[in-house]
Amino acid sequence: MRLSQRRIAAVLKKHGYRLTPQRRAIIETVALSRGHLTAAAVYGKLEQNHPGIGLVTVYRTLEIMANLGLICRVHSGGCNSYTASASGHHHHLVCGGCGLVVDFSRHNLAALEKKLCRETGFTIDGRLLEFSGLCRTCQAGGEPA
Amino acid sequence: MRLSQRRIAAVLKKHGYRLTPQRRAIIETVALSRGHLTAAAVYGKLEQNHPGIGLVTVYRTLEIMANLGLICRVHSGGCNSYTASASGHHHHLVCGGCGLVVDFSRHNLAALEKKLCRETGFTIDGRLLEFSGLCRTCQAGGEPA
DNA sequence: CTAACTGCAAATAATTTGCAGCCGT
DNA sequence: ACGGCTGCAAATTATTTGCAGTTAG
Repeated sequence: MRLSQRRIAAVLKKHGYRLTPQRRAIIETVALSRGHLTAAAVYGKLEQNHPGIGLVTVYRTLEIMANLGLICRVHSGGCNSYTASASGHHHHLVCGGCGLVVDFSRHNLAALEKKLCRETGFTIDGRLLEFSGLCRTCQAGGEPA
Repeated sequence: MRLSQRRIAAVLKKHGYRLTPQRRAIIETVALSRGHLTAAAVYGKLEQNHPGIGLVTVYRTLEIMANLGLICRVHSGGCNSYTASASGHHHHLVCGGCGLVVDFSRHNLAALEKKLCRETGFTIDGRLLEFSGLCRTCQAGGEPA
């Protein structure tokens, strides 16, 4: 099992959140899934064993769990903000202050990628690497653009 | 200049797309921006110098340019699919076939990160690394889940 | 010329918010 | 008990599609 429901429940309680049947069900669904799920997907799965739970509750619970670091957002597909780039560049440093994007595609990840393929048996055809933080200007207290 | 408008125009033409005034304006906006922009943001900027261009046209043009590799999608913030994870894990291998997510957070990127900080002056507080491809099962022709 | 492109309006999809009642602790 | 939680409905936001008129090549 990837991440025990028990542990998730414990962390929620520790942070003062209540353990409701709805949350238990959502936790169960997410914890038992090996893939990634949208809120709608979780909602869909719940209808089988735990009908009656609102989609809104799913949104709210996932949000909480993500904030607590119990689950992670997955970004493959469907994110829609753009930056100018020379072709083939896919690695960015994004400034959370002004939105400045610095490309560092020249640093390659071939070695890591190869290792992963060997270890997992995946074939890799897409990579997405972004670090976020603050550029020099914003560190100095500059107004976000 | 990051990516010349001239080159973007050339690539579009090469692929059989027409160069309309609207597209020129959108290209100009994106090429001259140092940060990342949503379709709405591009639309907003256009209103200053090129009013009358529809938001829909912006969406369509950005889509085309992204497909041609002239611009890249940026994912920081606002992407909403989740996967179960132990806390602190942020690196995934995502299967495009079945959605299987494999964590590889134990491979650290500290060296790359440090190098980037030194070279760019950024402070880094968030990292997002995902490779996508096909897991073993899906390579073998298994039905996507 | 004519197929591609554009803008509008409307349709969809995704997410958030207001609120009255419920329920875990 | 009471403050957080839930579900509904509605509001908002984001994105896509249908279509008739326009235009680049």
